[in-house]
Amino acid sequence: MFDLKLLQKEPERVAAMLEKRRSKLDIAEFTVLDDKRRALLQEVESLKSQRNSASAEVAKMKRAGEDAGELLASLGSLSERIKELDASANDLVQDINQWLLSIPNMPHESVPAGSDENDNPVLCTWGEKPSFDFTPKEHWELGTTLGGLDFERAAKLSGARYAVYWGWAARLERACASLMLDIHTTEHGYTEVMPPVIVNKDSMTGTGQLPKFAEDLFKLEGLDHYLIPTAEVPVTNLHRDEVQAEDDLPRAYAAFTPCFRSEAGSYGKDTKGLIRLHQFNKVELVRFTTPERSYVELEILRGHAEEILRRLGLHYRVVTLCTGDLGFSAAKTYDLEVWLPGQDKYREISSCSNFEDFQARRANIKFKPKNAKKAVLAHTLNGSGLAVGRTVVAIMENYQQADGSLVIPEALRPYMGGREIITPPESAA
RNA sequence: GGAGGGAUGGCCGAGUGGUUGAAGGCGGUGGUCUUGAAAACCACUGUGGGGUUACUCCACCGGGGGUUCGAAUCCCUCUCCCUCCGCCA
Repeated sequence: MFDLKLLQKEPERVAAMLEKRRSKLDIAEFTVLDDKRRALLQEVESLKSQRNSASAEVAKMKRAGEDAGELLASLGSLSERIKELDASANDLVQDINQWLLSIPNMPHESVPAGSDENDNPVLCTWGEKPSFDFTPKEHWELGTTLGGLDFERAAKLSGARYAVYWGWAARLERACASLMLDIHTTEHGYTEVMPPVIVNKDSMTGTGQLPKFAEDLFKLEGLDHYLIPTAEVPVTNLHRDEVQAEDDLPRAYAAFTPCFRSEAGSYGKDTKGLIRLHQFNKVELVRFTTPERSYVELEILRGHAEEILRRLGLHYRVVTLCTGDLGFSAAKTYDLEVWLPGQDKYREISSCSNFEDFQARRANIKFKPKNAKKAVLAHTLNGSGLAVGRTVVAIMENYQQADGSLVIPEALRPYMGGREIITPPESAA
């Protein structure tokens, strides 16, 4: 949720930001609504004040055994009037709330200006592109040939944009998730959490998916429940409507869950393979922190995600999302892009964001600073650590051999029963 | 699925329709006492919003509606939790 105070105090700054984000919201319209709301509020509150003191008078007279009939008679119409004004004030507040819910977060000052993903500057790279003395295959071809990926049967079961994993591929997905969770929980200090993957509307609103992005979600028929598009939703909402002690921050949670996305509007994009599915697995890292520390925490979080790629020996680069590419709720985002030789391009495998107090304001996530009287909004961050399906893609494309076999990265071998190589033909079906 | 019982501040827990924003306790903060600490005692201690912003007003007792001059308290409805029965991975 956008900060109402900031909007009232610095509408020009907000308007400039919206411009940069190519949003069509009209700040002038908001100002009119807000002024109206305040005028109405003052009127109705002064009427209520009158009513309250008159009611107190009635109570006093009754206790004294006096007849309050005359006073009572005069109060009926006052209450009627209050009821009417209250109703219209409520409508206005609703309107203004809808307004605030549809304003994207303010980018951090360090976020580069730009209009789309082509303007995202590369911050750094790690490793090198592997060299091949043959033309590397794309993962769907390799995976299908090796008997691990089955898109035809997935289409039969569910339709386009689903995958069936067989045998070694299923285990590889599981191995990746285990490696990630083990590193994050034992080395990076995260607490593992396994949340529901079906959540209610309040949770979706808390992290910013609703009300604006309903079409991206799978909604359960006849219910106000949704399949999560990322574990960010249930995990961030764990502390919704809670006040935490400062000593309990930062909190760090790691969750491995399936994620569900309708992918509305992505027709024709990445139609092959595991890159863009309606259902995929992800290890998500979520951190709750204080405003002072949140940008330090963002770097820490990014480091945790990067560490997985390093352990797997996968070449990647880090880009900073520019203002035009930044997500709705984020103040700053780094994308980790892994090198995919089969596709000859870098692909996003993790997105690490600081939301500052944007989600915290929506979800009412607070903490009480030491020696402070009042609780204040916490800052929330999250990042993929990593997208598991895409990690499998990266391993397949980077570790393929000329003979069509696949070498298992060393870090994963303990999770693969010691297996070092996958060779064709090996079909479970 | 059937039958009952609940939901009150950071937590626990009182609350006959009329100075109840809400007793009491715990926790927290400050203070007295102490060489220090503990104990004891004293004081303070919810959130959001409006204004003429060292003050004052309004709202909030799970959510939403209603009755009333006045609702934590009465009525309706929804959600969630608990107990018992049935079913079940």
